[in-house]
Amino acid sequence: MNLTPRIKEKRWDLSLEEKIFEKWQKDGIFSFNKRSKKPLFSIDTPPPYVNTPVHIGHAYTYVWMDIMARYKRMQGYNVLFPMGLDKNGLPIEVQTEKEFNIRMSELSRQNFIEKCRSLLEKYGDISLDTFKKLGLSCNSWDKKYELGGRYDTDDPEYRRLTQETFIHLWKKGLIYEGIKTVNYCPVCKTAISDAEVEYVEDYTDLNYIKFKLKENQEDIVIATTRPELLCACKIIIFNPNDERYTRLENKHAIVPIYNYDVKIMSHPYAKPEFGTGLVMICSYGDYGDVRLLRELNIEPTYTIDENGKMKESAGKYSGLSVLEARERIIKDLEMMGLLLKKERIKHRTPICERSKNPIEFIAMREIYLKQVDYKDEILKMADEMKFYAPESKQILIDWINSVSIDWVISRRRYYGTEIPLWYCINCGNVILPKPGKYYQPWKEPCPISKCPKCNGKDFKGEERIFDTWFDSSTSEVYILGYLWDKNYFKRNFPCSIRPQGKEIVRNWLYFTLLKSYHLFRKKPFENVWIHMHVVDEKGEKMSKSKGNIINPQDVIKRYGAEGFRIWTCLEGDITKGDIRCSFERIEGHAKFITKLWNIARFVSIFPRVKAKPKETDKWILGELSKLIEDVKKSYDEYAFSDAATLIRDFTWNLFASNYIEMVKARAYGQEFSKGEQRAAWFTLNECLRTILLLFAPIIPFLTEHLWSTIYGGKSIHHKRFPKAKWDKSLNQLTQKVVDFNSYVWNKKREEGLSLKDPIRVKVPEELMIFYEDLKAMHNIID
RNA sequence: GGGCCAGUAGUCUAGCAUGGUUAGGACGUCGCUCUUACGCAGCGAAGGUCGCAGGUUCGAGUCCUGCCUGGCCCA
Repeated sequence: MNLTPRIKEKRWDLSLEEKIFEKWQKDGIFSFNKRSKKPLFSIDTPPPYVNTPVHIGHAYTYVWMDIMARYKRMQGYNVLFPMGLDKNGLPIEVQTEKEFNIRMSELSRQNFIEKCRSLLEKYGDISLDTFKKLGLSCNSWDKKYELGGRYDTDDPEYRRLTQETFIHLWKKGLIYEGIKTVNYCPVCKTAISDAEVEYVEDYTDLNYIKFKLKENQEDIVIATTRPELLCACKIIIFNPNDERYTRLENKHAIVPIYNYDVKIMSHPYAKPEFGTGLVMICSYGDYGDVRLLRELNIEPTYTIDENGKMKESAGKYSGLSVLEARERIIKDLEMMGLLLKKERIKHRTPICERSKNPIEFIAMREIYLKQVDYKDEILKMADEMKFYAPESKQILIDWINSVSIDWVISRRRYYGTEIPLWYCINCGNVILPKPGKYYQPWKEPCPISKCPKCNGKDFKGEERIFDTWFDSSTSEVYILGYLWDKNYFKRNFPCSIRPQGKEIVRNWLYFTLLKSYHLFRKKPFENVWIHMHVVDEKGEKMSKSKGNIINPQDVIKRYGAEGFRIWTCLEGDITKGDIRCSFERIEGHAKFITKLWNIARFVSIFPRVKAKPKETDKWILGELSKLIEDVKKSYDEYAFSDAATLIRDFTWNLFASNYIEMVKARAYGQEFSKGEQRAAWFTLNECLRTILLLFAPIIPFLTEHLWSTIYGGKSIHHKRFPKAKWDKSLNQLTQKVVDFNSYVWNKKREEGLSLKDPIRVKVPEELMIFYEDLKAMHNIID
């Protein structure tokens, strides 16, 4: 018998990862088979936005998605695991303006779009390279218009779907255009959704301005941060408990400069301690104004136009920017002796998430998708989906409950999916094209030649594009093949799982539910997996300005994909909280790779044979059965952290430290019969095979290499997940075995004996069934 | 200001739903060992007022209340 290990090297070679990945690609072992009889498990992976290369958080969460895909394959599913890249929207426009040092408005639309594309290509390639190095088992890395194909959200085919959903929603009467108060960013020159509004604290002047009471010419003083909105003052309020002003109830104040009068009333929104306690409500200075005037049902006067300039209603200030108007009006009030004082205060200002510029509230004609009327139905759908972790569901519910206006889906930008509409120049009739084609109305002729209403022949194409979430919220429809095979889509919708970050629950997840309800009256997902964030080792958010960003490529270079992958599992569960990332800890966890390697190297000395297990073998096989059951339970709940910890602890602490030591002599054939030796060989291999199978979803490169080197045959990633088939009755002895071995090791140490030296110890009665192995292991003398 | 989540040794984490001996494990640290898979090893040790303060209870990491800190979201 030639007892040399089939694994020769003493440790895992990182360069093998690339070779194994290439082989997977060559053999196409993860490619998607549409005709498979297996049940479908579909994963609606979040296309990362590629204005910059993917970061460590992407690397972490995509590894977890990959574990889902690999585990489900081992459970007998046909797994749809596509890779998509998100390329629509503002971030790339902003990035393009920065990198080329240009402004969107100075270039032709076509020219600007091409500049955006060139950047997207560059960053997209870097991102895909990182994902490949991580060993993701996506169905395809090449862009293909078929199930499992890699996709881009700015691709004509994807945009065709976005436009088709719009056409259907339009036909259902769910789309309307109307004048509404919108958040408007004067810098981005576009209406933005509530979701794109941020807040900053900054300093501003609180101006104390004299008004005259109409009834008796008495002076009252009102403090405001927005004096330029005096022309749009609608009402003045004070707190009902503020006794200074109860006498003013239902009286009227004359607005200075403009000399019209407004009503004074009490309202709890006014805070007595702010300014003088008297507050003017204008249309619109802030969200409070919007809310209050809506509540009181008062028609607004819009005083700011789309360029951030004052409109005619501002009188002599019309045409000025908001800030210019503010300065001028303050000067005028001062000259008229109406400005009592200025006070510097800290103020929360709503700003545009992209440009960081204060937003204004203006009237614009925008396109809306109805949502307010359907909140109950959407809540019901949310309730039908299973959430991991369950607490995350609350984020969605809270958001749905807070929705108060319909969704503005139009944007006045260039790099996005065009809204497919034309307008008859003669009569204004709206032309909605047929689905089936990707339309670019700003540069294409209208698909019909004559207006059905007035026979007019001239049309103007719509120039606006969709909110990017209008694209993204249809990803699950795209990946399930709606464009190419409606029957397949119908059979397999809803999608099995949506994995995504908690910060985009209110847009990506919510809008997907909304569109799914409108289009199909069905929940889009069976399961939703919500993750938190990867932060730096101090628990702080990673950001360019802090310089604490960890590049996943660096981590892979140092520890390999396998080191990184096992770290993602052993470090904790990202659905339960943020994960801290430190190189020291990745390095620590990566040591297990070497440990497993050497366990496999040892076992690979002995051939895989059939034999009847001895008592010690039965004991570890019982523990192995328990492990399989526990690990399956964890995998089923996407609790990969639990799964990895269980396998690791079994492998290191029970199997390697105790079982292997107990049977080493027997496996080498010292003072044991052939049958007993073969029993050890059998059990060692049985355990190793199971450990490799259990670990295959988490560390796919290492397990693939060990499996093929020792056992040959087809890829481990085409194997089924192991079944628990061994009797577990000896598991009750596990703690006693571990304690006894520990006791003997300790005793030898205390007595200054080497591990080989003989020792006189009493083996506990219940462990006597393992006596032969224990005796050989510790060199026990009677 | 409101909602949700988290807070357990230097670091990470299990336990909390169903309260019960000494709070389990890992990394790191320290000490020892030489053992025919592994020194990226083996064995062992030290290290905790379970965020703070009350309350319920014979008994609280676990249940209740309040507070503090951090994160995300909303206003």
